[in-house]
Amino acid sequence: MEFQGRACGSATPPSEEEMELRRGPWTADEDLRLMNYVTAHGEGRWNSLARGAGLRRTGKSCRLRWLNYLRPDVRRGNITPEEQLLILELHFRLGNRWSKIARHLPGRTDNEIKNYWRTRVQKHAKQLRCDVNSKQFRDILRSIWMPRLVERIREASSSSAATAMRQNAAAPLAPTRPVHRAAEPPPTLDYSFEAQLSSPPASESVTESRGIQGFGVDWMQGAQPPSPGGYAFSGLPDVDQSGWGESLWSVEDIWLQQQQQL
DNA sequence: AAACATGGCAACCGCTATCAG
DNA sequence: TCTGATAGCGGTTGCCATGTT
Repeated sequence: MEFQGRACGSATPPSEEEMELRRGPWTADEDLRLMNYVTAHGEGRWNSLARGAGLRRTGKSCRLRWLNYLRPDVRRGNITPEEQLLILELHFRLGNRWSKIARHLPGRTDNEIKNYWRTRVQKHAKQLRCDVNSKQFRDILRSIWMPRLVERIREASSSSAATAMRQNAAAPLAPTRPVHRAAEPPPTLDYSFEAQLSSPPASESVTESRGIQGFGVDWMQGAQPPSPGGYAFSGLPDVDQSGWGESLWSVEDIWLQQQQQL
């Protein structure tokens, strides 16, 4: 399939060189060329890299493909509860600073985190008919979702430590071209969540911003999860293993609990 | 079975920051 | 200081798989 690219607003006709540039999905051959070239010559100078590798792509496109997909340490799909919690926590602090958030999640790209936020979190905000950045939704995340994720993490860590270790040993590399996403083996975490919280990248601490009063990692490191505003969780559906799970919180449940809390 | 709707995400765009010459 | 190239960022688009009617 030769993708012709998206509609361009430019009124000027493309140059001959631009006409030759490819857009759209990468082919296996292009991926291979890029990987081989980067392996041999290293990253950087993406425009000249694209030419040197014989790719009819912009340097930008090559860089993006490498960083988001081909990089050996990139991890894709199946955002774990630990990662979900970290994303929520970091978004509270940093807002839509996706690249900054991504630095705290090894192997995850800013693009993936951004997509996660937009497709999962914003969807739930929409279902609740509130703005994703509103205090109301933040309160729901803080008092309901996040404690629930903590609970889930604790359950998982206590019951399947051995399994996790086995999985970590077999952590897969990014596939060359996962046309069928469902066929991918589930990626696994190879790090400790709590270690991540307490050991952010040296260049930037997660404590750099304290925009949200009373919310931090501290409460997650206590012996018990915080009380979710007195809510009874027993009657609520369980977290789907694959992520948030559409059944995690029904709109009605959350709305009802919000009203009870007020 | 077909048509339609929706969700997920790869890849693009425009913009800004940084750096070298 | 200026300028062009490059890198990086956040927002948006549109393809494709899956679910629903």
